Amino acid sequence: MVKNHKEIIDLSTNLKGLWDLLSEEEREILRNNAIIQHFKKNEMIYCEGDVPQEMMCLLKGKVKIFKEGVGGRYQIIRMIKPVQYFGYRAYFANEAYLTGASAFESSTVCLVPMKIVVNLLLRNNKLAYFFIQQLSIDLGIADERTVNLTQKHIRGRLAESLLFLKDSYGLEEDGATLNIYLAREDLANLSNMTTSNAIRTLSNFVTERVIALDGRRIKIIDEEKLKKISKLG
Amino acid sequence: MVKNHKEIIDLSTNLKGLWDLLSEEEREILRNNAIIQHFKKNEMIYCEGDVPQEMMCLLKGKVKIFKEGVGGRYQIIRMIKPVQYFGYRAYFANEAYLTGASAFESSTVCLVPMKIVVNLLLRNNKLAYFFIQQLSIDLGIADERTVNLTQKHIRGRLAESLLFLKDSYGLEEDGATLNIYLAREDLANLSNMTTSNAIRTLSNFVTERVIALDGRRIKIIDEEKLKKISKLG
DNA sequence: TTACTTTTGTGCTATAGAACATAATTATAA
DNA sequence: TTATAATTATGTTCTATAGCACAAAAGTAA
Repeated sequence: MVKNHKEIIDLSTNLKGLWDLLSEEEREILRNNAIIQHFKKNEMIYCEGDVPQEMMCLLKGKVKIFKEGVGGRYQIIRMIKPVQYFGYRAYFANEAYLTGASAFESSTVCLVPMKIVVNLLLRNNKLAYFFIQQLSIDLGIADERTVNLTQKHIRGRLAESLLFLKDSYGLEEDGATLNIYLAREDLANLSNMTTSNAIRTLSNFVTERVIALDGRRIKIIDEEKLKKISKLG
Repeated sequence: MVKNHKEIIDLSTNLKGLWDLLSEEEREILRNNAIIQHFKKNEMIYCEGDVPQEMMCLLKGKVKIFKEGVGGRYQIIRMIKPVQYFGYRAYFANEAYLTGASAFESSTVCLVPMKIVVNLLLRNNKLAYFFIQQLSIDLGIADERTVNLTQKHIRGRLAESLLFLKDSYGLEEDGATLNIYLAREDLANLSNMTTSNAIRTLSNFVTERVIALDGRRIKIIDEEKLKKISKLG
């Protein structure tokens, strides 16, 4: 993990959600201990097996959290958008990172030492509850995901990924194009399938007029149909 | 959910882990609000879609947490052993239950209203941190599980389930027989496969002298080999 | 006991999806 | 520019595993 150049950023406007829960004194602690780091596209933020030291908050860009599985296959576990916190689970569980994180595109991250975070939340119950809620939400998503990835067929899994990407990163001004451009391989890793099947299924969707493709731009044409495909597996 | 008869139980010896974190006053609150309930074998404790009201702590017995997937197939998400807490995630996340829970065998459960729990943890930071840790551990397990269930082959998945059951419920006096008897169907739901494949693979393991079977009793003969099968998928 | 249901075991078939090969296209670098 | 690498696309083969059928065994009830 390379330390990029530091930078002064107004944390109050950036650490959304969390900032409101803090006293002025606690905010000062954060200000003194948080650092900002930039990551280039595809740069690793942390690696599977690393000892967790900092909580991270994505301020700008897109980050993917992934895991290496059997035979060098990768599985994208979750995608992070601004402003979302990540990288804290392993520390709380007293474990090394079970996942890796890398910048999907050029990204800005705010890092706070976990020791500071734990000190704060042991004194501030609202902050503690904030983490309880985040973890609870993520655990629910993980449970859903397990069933979806294991029981749905390829079409259902891909449809679901597309809807997930829409919900996470939104659409462009045209109100149809996904606001994230990813390689077919990433789409495959997100949907638990091989790259060729992602490509094939994607072009089936084009034939069925559910989506339209222009390179890595994916335009959702018939969202209802996509939802139907996702539901019925 | 049927209310079984109440009962007086010494919570201090039973609510392990959590009890030590509380003040005498807080303990009194728990004593006044916790109730004990018995569940018969296969009885539902809560259902997918229910609105969560209580945190549960399994005092005796075994509980399975599961999810209905595509086409009526069930997936066992996790297994609970004494003394473990469950049923609180959905409330924290402000959601209806995403999973159902049922007694795997005759079980005793301690129930505490979630409102009480939240009140307590908003005043007691150690209690809050207890939940943060539990959720963090469970989220890690869920992430691991996703990759295992999606990427490993049947043999690897079944081997892993057997090892998981051994770690969770331990062995009998002979030091080899799993201390839980489950139907082939449950083993299948736990390992994400059909019942026939669970049966088949199980008897392959017998042929390979990795395990021995006697009805629902599973004796682990060669744990190292089982670990190897689990690792290599 | 008998009748009936559930669980377990086994063989056969069908198929979703992986694995592989190869070409076309698009980036990236020199 | 040309050369090289990465990504996308598509066709073919192969196999793990689901799905089904049916029999045997075990458990449950009348």
